[in-house]
Amino acid sequence: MRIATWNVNSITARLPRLLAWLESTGTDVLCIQETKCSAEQFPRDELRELGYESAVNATGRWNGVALLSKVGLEDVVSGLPGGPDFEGVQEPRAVSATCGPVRIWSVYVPNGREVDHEHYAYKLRWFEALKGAVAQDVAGGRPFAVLGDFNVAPTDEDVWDPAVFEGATHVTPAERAALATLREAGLSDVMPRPLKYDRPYTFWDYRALAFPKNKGMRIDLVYGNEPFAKAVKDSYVDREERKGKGASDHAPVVVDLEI
DNA sequence: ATGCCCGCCAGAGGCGGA
Repeated sequence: MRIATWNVNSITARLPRLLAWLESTGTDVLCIQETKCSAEQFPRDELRELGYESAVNATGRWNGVALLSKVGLEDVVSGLPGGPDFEGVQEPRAVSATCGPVRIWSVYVPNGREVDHEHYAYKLRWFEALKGAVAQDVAGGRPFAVLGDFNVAPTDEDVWDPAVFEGATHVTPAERAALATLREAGLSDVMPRPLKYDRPYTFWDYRALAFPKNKGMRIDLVYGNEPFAKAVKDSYVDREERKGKGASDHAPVVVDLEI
């Protein structure tokens, strides 16, 4: 069973690439972030033609998440139960479902913007709510995983140059502590293989030749409970998908399970 | 070559991304 997560940076702009990628990889379940579309605009019909059911939490031009599955899509929960508002709004940043033998979350954690910004405090509150919302499933015997754009580089090894990020979001002790809390609760970081170079970065800025220079970050993560982690046979970052015209600035992270 | 940002909404240019 092949599960993946991909921040597509607009599903409308990425649709031709998305459909081709799904076909070529044979992915069974895909967690999508930054759909940047309304629920009505989501391309359910095109995906259904490839055999995927869709669970969508999307409200317009910002954020938006989805789950695609060829192996069943049951007990869908849209949103983060107990999650914080931002500027009075529950943003579409989480959707979860049972896909065959596994329970899966697709999450788009708030960016944080600047350390002294209200968005950063919101990000930390969002992580706190996530920890509470997943606790039961983490502890259960069923394979369970949270996949998505966590907007945190877990260690200094997960950015191309830690000096560049001094004082910036994505690398602060508080953000990394939020990830550590998830691990202490029973989730482990499923580390993907890089297909090239030594680090499995998942994001490269569009600007300043970041991708050709491999100035990347590993911020798209797979956090699985013990039954999930035990079933993992392989995982890799599909950096090929970051190449060429019309690429997202994030690459998919693929996980193969023997389940 | 993987190559100097992209997508949204709007109908210009500002915002967000990280």
